[in-house]
Amino acid sequence: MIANDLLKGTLRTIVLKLLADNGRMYGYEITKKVEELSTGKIKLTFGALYPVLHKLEADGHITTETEYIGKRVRKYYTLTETGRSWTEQRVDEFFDFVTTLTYVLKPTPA
Amino acid sequence: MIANDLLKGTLRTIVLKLLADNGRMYGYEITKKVEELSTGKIKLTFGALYPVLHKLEADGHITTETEYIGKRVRKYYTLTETGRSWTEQRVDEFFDFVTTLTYVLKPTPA
DNA sequence: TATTATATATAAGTTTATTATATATATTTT
DNA sequence: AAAATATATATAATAAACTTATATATAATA
Repeated sequence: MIANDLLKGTLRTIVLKLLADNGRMYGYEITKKVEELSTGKIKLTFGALYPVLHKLEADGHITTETEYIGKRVRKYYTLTETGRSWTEQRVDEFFDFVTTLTYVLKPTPA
Repeated sequence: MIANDLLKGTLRTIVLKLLADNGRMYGYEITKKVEELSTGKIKLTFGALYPVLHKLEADGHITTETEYIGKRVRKYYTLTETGRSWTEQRVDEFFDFVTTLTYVLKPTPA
């Protein structure tokens, strides 16, 4: 498992990127996909995921559609246009961040 | 500048690694070194740095010595033995985290 | 003399995530 | 058939981490 304090600040980016790659998804599906892609090392909790999804919706980055699978409700999330371009920025920013932090964390002088 | 929410959770690791590479350092020096190594992209604020240093000290990862440069006080921080081995772990953990998150953030299917 | 750089530190407030809890249906195992 | 597990969303209380604001003081430079 990934030390969870490192994950802080990346949760939103993860969610956005998954929606960008997979089209519409629902909450439970997102957690399963993250687990799969990270070979079990990242597990999103619902207590963290839903507030993020609701915030993204409030900020206009995603929209929702509710569907019924039998009697069970399922809420699909889809990126808006602004959400899509914002996702690109956030992902680029993450890799910039890694490059920059590597300058700091790689050196090991004599 | 690096988006600061991404930096969350890495601050401690940055401080530890700098101390591991440079021997004893004082707070102000640490902020300057981070700025230098990151080519100006990461700027630690004191409000974030000092609580981290105090916590590391309380946890036994670093020790302090106070010196006077003229009339001005300067507080040097040095890694303890446990602090040193913990630093290695934290840095490794960071790069593991990057590898894992890359699995999630890199894919872009049709 | 005024400004900037050096130097440490705390407190209030905000954001973000964790843990606990609530609710309910569908499927699989015993 | 009953029990357990998986599917599915959501909120509330709490805790952790960081930001912003503030306080204090000396040294060097313009």
